[in-house]
Amino acid sequence: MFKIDLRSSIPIYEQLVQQVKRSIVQGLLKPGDALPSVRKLAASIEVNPNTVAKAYQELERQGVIITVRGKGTLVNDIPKTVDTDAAEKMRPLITELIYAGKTKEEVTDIAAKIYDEIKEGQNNA
Amino acid sequence: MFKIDLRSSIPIYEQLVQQVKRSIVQGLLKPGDALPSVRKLAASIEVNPNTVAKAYQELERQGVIITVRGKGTLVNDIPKTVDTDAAEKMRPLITELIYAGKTKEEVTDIAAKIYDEIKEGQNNA
DNA sequence: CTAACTGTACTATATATATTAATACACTAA
DNA sequence: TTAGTGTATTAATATATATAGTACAGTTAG
Repeated sequence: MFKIDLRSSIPIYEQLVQQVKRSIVQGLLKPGDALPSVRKLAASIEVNPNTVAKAYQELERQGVIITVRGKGTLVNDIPKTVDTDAAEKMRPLITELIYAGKTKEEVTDIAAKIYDEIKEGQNNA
Repeated sequence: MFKIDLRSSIPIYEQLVQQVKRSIVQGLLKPGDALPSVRKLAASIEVNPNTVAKAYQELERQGVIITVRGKGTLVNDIPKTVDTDAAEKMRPLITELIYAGKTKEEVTDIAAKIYDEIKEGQNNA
């Protein structure tokens, strides 16, 4: 279900957080859907259950999922407004692109292209 | 010269790397300009000289600056092509923005706005 | 009730990274 | 020669990441 790169410098739990959100954005996971249990997911990607638990706790902290002890983990309703600092985190990356000689149009094209790529995997059921 | 947030989770040396690049992009630092010495900069922002040295070493590794033992550190010529993975790093951030309900136009507008803000501090001498 | 499944908590360990600290070395320029 | 460069080394500390094993608390199906 999720693809983890164990050699990446991005922590495993962080990769999981990103992929769950991406799956929701793409409609592969819908509000009310159950996520795999901590132990099952840990077994399938061959990491420690604690690592998966950490990812789920972070997702719950962000309000993305709801966990119920004894029952499982469900995708939460998508909030109307999300407090995100994603925009601010783009600043050093865009500085990089400018340094690399990209024009304003090229930068926005890159953003648009990535946007489309994310939406590409969308499930239009 | 540089503003460091000691409470940020971003490592000090990484903040320095970003700010040097930003200053170059804005024209505040030009090829051939000298950067403050490791010890002076360390004293002015009140961090260990080794931390500044690490930032300079990273910048040299990226080809942004040239260091000469005994002389100092100079801003390098801006290369024609820069190998950057900044675009790929934008992917999880744009996923965040989509999750937060941003449309494609809003995402590209954010990128454009940040681009302008970076250029705003430019020195058009 | 029992068994099997949920998430959670805790301790211990290992590794890597980040930072400080102090010292020493090699080179350059006044 | 002296004062200023960057660099290297070693040690110590703190934090983040991940594993491992165990145990606890709640839920659900038999």
